[in-house]
Amino acid sequence: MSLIPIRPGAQSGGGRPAAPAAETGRRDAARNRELLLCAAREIVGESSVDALTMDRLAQRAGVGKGTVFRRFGSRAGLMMALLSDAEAEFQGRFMFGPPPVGPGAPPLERLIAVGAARIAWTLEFGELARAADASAYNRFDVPPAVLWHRHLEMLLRDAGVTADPRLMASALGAALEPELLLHSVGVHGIAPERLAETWRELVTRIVGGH
Amino acid sequence: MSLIPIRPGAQSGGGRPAAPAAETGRRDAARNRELLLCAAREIVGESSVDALTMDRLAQRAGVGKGTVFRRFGSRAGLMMALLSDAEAEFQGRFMFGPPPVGPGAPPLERLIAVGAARIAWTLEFGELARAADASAYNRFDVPPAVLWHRHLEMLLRDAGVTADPRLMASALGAALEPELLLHSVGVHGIAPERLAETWRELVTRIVGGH
DNA sequence: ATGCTAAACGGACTGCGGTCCGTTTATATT
DNA sequence: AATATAAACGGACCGCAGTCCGTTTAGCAT
Repeated sequence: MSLIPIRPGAQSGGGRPAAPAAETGRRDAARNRELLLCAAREIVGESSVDALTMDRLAQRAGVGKGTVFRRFGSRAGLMMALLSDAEAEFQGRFMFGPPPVGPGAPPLERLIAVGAARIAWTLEFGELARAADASAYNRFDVPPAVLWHRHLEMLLRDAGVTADPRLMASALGAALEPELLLHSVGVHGIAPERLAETWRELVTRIVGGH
Repeated sequence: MSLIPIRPGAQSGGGRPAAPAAETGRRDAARNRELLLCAAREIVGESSVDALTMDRLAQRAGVGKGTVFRRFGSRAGLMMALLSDAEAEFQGRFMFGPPPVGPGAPPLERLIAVGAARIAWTLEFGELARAADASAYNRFDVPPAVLWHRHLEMLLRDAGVTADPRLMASALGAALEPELLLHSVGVHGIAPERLAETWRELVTRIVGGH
């Protein structure tokens, strides 16, 4: 179940139809949607995210290419759809899960914990996340990203950061972007623990704790 | 004059030739390089960065498409070449320019000032910078980016940040990435001064100043 | 001047994301 | 069951970045 409905085709820029998520509309549409997601997971599983081209996907699923774009709007939209479960699970953890990531722990502790969790999550699903981001201007305005930033903002407020917590959250959030994390680990071989440690240092200093 | 030689074709990934920057090699090559840069600036000036396609550029400059790619390696490489002057000027400012951006001021002041300068710079050349970034994994490993991060790292050290200043610099640098800044200003209408103010708050808290 | 060779050239070609539009079909209505 | 219609379908088509390879040429050696 999706806590925030992730509607892949909902990019503000382009396609009118705003692809319906599941249960609505015609039966064959829903069937094809599942067919496509399934085939997409197969391709990613067998090869890599890069190997997932829209043509190949259409062929594999036995549908026309137009159908793929009708369902998901764009390649990035498809990637978001593939991520949606993992994303929802992560959202659930920081919103309703057990402390220190979920509510119940002091704000600073939560910030530290949720950052570490985000790092781990990104390293697990990062390739998909990167492909989902790779799109356009609205990268930061997609529902899960908005929720995530709002959550950081709230934690900052709770921790007593009064100066423009919204922008502070953006700035801080930038330190956890998939691009950066994947690059640090993948190219420079930084250990994930060091990233988490740096994040701890960062937020600790920012909320003035210590 | 370029403080750090920016060699557009030097992406570690692909093209072997690593396009020679100016004065080396054959005369016609150099001439075509200038021809292309000139035509590129024309196109960008008349329309926009997005309107600068490699085909159009080749046609406009009256050379073959192969030549464009031989010179610049990729679209991103071309963008870097277009940025190179502005980039070098900015480098000069924070390395040798007058305080507080250049050397001479206390580290925290320099951090604050250089961040503000970077924000202004990005808002001026951001579209090019975005197009130059838009490439690959090595976005952070291109010479100007490396120099910039190293500089932040040095300032952090000078300011007494002892815990993993390298990663701290990456994290902080992420808050100044073109994507984020352009999005804040362009989509959400945040005033540049607020961005600079947030940066000030951020680094002040991090170096434990005040 | 002539010839040699490495380098530069140009444009046809590939694979990709994304669009368009004529055709088919699921479903509601009678 | 027959019909209507909005929706979904499929694949030809477009423009793009990037590659490949046969052809041309600049600059040097003789």
